[in-house]
Amino acid sequence: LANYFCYDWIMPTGVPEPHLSAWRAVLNAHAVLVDRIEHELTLANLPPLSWYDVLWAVRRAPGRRIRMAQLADSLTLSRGGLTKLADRLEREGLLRREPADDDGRGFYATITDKGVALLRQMWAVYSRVLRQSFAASIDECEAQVIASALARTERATRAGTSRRTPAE
Amino acid sequence: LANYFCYDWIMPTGVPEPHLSAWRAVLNAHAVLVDRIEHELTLANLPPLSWYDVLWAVRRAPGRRIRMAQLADSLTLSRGGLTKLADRLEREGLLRREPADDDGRGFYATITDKGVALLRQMWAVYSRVLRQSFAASIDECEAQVIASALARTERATRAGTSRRTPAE
DNA sequence: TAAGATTGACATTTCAATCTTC
DNA sequence: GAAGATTGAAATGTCAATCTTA
Repeated sequence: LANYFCYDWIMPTGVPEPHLSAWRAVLNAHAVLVDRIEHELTLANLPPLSWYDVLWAVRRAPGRRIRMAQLADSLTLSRGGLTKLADRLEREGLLRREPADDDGRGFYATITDKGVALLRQMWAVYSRVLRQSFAASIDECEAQVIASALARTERATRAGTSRRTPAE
Repeated sequence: LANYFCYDWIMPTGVPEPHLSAWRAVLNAHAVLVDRIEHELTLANLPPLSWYDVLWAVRRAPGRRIRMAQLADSLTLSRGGLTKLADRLEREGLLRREPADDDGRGFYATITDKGVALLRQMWAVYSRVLRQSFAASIDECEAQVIASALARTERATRAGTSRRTPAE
């Protein structure tokens, strides 16, 4: 259960206290919930979240297919890591890789019926945790604030990934 | 960049839409920010966040020392995993392990001066990302809502880890 | 017997090198 | 030469087994 605690009281850095508390809460809630979901999946004899992430990303892609490189970018995973994860999923008959018709170098990942069925089973467990732990402890107004504020942070962080602060 | 997307529109599960959006935002913001922090640490020739987490947990503990088991529990790490991580930190002179005076089985992890110095260097980089990406895109009111709501979720999830829903 | 900590076997991920196609 | 994908080596984490002490 992660504690990436910050410590402004040791070395002040100009990050306001409410933001430090908020970041700490994001880290802790994320760690606790992900642990809990993984735990419940294990109890139900289902694969880990990483499999869910891949299957879901393929399922929701237009045409239910997506290029390997794009898939890796949409997950927290390196190219090589995705190749091996896809190997395992393909071995289980959950995923297929098909050569791209328009680009001889590339491959499309597609999901099988068995993959879709597994996705439903996993989502049944996953969503139960969200209902009992997340939705049960947060009201709708708070949920809307969290959604809009953190989505803004995500965009700001992505946008700033390549640039540097001018005066530095 | 993680996308643990949910998909209520495929299989409704009673999780309200605002909460699904909020959870999605938590996952994405967490993934993007952690990636960004790790990236900046690498650019600065500093160790990964996992080292920061350990050093910080020891630094903030009363007496600047903490038992190995308690330390592992406070992080997202197994016992064995912590032992090996501590081996690396000790090898670099950042951490020490001392036999517990009150319990012959246990060990206290303590942080060295070199460890404290590294912690400051890492926090300088870490906090810069928080300032530029997190604090810059969220106002104080939102930060307070995020902090209180997600802390409530954390407590609810921890409390519910061992119990089951009665009617199930 | 149970708890704290470590170890070894194993699974997973990253990184750099490679191969193929654009 | 650059991009998409795979591969092997090395790093890191988990799990079960072990050892020591309570």
